[in-house]
Amino acid sequence: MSGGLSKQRLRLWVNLLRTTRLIEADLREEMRTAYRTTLPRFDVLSALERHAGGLLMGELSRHLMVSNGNVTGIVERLVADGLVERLAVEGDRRAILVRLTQAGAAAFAAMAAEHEDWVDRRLAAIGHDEAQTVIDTLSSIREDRP
Amino acid sequence: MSGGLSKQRLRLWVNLLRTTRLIEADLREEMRTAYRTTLPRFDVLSALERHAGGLLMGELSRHLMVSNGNVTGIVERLVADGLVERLAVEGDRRAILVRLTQAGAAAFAAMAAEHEDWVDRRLAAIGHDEAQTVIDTLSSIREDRP
DNA sequence: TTTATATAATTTATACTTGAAATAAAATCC
DNA sequence: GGATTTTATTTCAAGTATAAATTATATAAA
Repeated sequence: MSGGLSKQRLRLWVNLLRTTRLIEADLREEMRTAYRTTLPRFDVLSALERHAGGLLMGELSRHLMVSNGNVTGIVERLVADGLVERLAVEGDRRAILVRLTQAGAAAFAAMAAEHEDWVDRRLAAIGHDEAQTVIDTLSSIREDRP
Repeated sequence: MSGGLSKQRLRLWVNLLRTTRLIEADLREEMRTAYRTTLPRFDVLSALERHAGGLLMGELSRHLMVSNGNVTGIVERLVADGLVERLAVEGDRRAILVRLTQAGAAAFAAMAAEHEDWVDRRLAAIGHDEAQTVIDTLSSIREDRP
């Protein structure tokens, strides 16, 4: 029980949570009104865009840090909308490879640029070095894990 | 389009999101295994604990930054478990005051101390001043809002 | 080979979450 | 006073999320 330090860390956690939620709410609203889509769907497209060869369901789930079953549902809806396709994996009939379709890649490209703009505006108060300081601290939190 | 700065801010946002999700997942797991409860329920109890006189549903919803209908459901389950009670408000028959029961206050007290401990351990890599720096940056993000 | 164990994904049950619409009560206007 | 508008909350439908159970396949060991 390290007195004030423990309370200070709690304050940091509350700030982290409140700020993230606030920005998330803003981005969700932008996504909804501008593109009639949601943040989880954008996140899936974004992960697939960074992996042109596609990702297994499990890899996708780990990348996004959400549960396995969750990804099943989101991908299902993206497939129904023609933005994503499922492919059999040569040599492992359990696995399923998920990949952007052309339509999905195009839809994502349109959204991604504006998404970066929204974030840029939302974090307009922060300069490069200040951002880096926070990034470093957050990284050290993530890495400090048994 | 401010070149590298925009990309840096995007990096900051991604770091914020990943770190928050990671810590949230840890806390959820602790809550689940140690107290058979969830983070949203804990959050409601926590808000009510800070307001001994109780909160209106709408105030609760604003405090937690979640939608109105969401709070209805969570409070419903907390009431069913006897941790929270709903009271009529003198002079306004639309409003409903939500308050911790004795059982709710006791349950929360037991959880809160350990919750602080979990957070303390999870952020063990961070010192007081480093935490303060990040808190200040996050605050300036939240305050920079039209 | 048979058996056992591990892995990939889906299904199920339950809970959380939102945004919009509905309900009801209060406040304001004319 | 009665009509209109605002406010407080709930209800609803759809989507997101988890954990646990299940299915199907792959790999290792005996």
